[in-house]
Amino acid sequence: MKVKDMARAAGVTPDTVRFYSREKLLAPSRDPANNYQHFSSDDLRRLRFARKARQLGFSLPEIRDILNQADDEHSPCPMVRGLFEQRLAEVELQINELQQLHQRMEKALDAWRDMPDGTPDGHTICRLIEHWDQAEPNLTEEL
Amino acid sequence: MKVKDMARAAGVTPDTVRFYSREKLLAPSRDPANNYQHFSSDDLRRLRFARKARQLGFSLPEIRDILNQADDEHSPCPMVRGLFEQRLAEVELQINELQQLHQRMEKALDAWRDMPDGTPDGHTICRLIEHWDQAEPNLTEEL
DNA sequence: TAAAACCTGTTAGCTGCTCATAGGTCAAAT
DNA sequence: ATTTGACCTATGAGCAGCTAACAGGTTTTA
Repeated sequence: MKVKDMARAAGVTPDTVRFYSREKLLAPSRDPANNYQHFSSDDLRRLRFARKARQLGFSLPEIRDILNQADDEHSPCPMVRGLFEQRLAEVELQINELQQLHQRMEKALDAWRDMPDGTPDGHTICRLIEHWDQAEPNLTEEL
Repeated sequence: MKVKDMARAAGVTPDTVRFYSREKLLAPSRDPANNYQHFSSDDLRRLRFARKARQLGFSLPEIRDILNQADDEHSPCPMVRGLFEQRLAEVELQINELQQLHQRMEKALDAWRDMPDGTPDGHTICRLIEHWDQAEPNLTEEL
């Protein structure tokens, strides 16, 4: 298989395939005549695996580690279980943060509903946003 | 005010202040002698406004547009209301996607609970992830 | 035989900072 | 008066994961 066949078989763009080769997630053989990449069915499995892992939120370095471990004839599964649980916690955290943001946004919309628009007057740019009072997450309190 | 004063007054790092100047969100005057930036209280208001808008999820180009409109003595508020509603929809979409991912991950964990780890055998890298079957979001269906 | 479709490698762009470099300036302490 | 330290400047690289653009070589199709 050449690049474009791989791409179609895995549902990605050829650029992504080439990118993964550059990043050492794929290590295809090369045609000595023209330096074209030749991908085996094993390479395709690796690519499909990588894409599924990406959907689960694994990073490329993580995926590379998993793949390398599998190449060493070790089962990467225990590692995957660990990473997966980490990842699950991250997803939960992210959901919480977004839900808090969502709540704050709805509260702001409520508060804005009967605020007049007003013209910027040197003291205020847009009350809608200036009215938004929220501590900075990281830097503020330690100063 | 010089850079560090601004930074402290707005609860950001000096690098962020300089970055915002480079990005034309702030346009301080310059001391002709040494080219130092001098920030007015108006600049501080702009910076604080920008930070609040960032917390609400506005992008830097959006904030620049809002600020410029306010400088032209137009009320940016109607624009802000529009952008804000767009942004709210995006946040909701993102929450939904994450919740779906979360559900799928929990289901996968369940399914994996009684799967043996196994060693990669040339056909399978890690059944845990290969077992994960999920259509690609964007490209797959059109091919 | 010529055009279309592929391949190669390298580079830059996206977002919003953050950090590092190399050098200039200003305050206070010696 | 000078040296230290804290500040300032501009510029470029780095992060993640692609995507796209470029210039050129090869293979396939008409």
